[in-house]
Amino acid sequence: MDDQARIMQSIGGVSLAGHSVQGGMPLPPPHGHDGTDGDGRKQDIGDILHQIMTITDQSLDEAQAKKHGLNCHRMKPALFSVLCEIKEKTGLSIRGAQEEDPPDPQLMRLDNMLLAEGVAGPEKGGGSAAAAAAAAASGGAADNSIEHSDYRAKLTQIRQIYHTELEKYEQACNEFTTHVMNLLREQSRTRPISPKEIERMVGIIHRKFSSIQMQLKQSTCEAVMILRSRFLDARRKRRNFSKQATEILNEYFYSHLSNPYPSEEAKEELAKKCSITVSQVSNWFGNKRIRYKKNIGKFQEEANLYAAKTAVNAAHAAAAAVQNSQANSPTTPNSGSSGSFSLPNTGDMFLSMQSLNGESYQGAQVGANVQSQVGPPIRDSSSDVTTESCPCLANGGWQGARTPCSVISPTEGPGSVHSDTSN
DNA sequence: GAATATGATTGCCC
DNA sequence: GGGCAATCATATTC
Repeated sequence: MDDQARIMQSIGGVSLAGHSVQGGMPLPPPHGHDGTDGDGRKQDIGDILHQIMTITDQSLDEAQAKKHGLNCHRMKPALFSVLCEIKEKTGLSIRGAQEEDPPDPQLMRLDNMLLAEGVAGPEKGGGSAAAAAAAAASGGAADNSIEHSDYRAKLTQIRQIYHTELEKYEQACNEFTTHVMNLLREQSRTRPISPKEIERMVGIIHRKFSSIQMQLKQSTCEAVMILRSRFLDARRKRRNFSKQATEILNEYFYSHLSNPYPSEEAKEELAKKCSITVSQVSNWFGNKRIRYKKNIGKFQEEANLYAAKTAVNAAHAAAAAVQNSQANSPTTPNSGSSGSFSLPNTGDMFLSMQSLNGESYQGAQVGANVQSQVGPPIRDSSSDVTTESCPCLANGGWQGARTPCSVISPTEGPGSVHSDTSN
């Protein structure tokens, strides 16, 4: 049985007989019939239904005209009433479908992420958390700010695109909703449409559009993730430390050659001085120790150079201290200075003591100064040098190599032992 | 463009 | 968790 026949049956058998009045209005007598003729009435209704069923096959103008004709048709109120009745019967199935969907967890995740990244929600300097976290993990302050601003600029771009698209979608959604509501309102003249139905239709439209919005949010999240990974990758890029930073680190390393293991405080101090992070200082010392140990000969020249520097600095400091003590106090001063570093250590103290003992600095003696720290004189400063030349390295490392190697200071007795970190 | 230097990462050990 | 050793990846030098 097709729809038309079903409606016909419904109208003929169920409803029309009892609905001569619609909404209190008396039905006008059927056109061309006396109103008591059942066959004529059926024919009339069949005619209306036929027109309704074929209305979509016609052109817009024709359909418009036909619609107007139907609206003015004498049987229209009766038909409307029947449709109301049918609707009443089918209403239950609609009601069942009206339950609200629970919030989509994926959508919530996307919303949260966009909010956290500063893409959605109020502007807050876009992804400052991510940028700051990455910045904290990196060293070079100047370069950071460049990359940081670059990251933020790109994030702002994403944010703008996202908001523009979102607005477009919302506008399109509103326009479409208005359009559909107008259509429904117009249709409500010929068929019963409850406000709830309109509401439901609006809900369906909104759901459709929100699924499109979800795609937009997903794409935006992906873009942010890509940007972020690129930003972090850029940070992974190796950049040489500044000459000054390397100088400072080398100075510390060679002046503590006997025990090149800076304490936490020393690392922090060095990091501050070199404008790098503590972990970079740790990396640097780790690399330096290994590379030095692997090829002492190669580093000998460098060691001499820094030892000379340290010696000169220490000599200056010691001379100043002596002068000071002679001028100010008859007692031996406890000079806090131990070379160019204000760090708490005495690693290079004996260099200054050597200077104090009258060993004037000469280029040729510098090597000996270094060796005096690391062990007996090295036969040759080239490839001939092995770890055997350094007692601290003789047993496979400074420490063998977990605990700091103790150094017998020339200023102390053979039995006295001190570690760089102990001070 | 190859060789070398160097900062970072990873896996393991203690 | 700190350090070592190997390795990677990039920068610099020649």
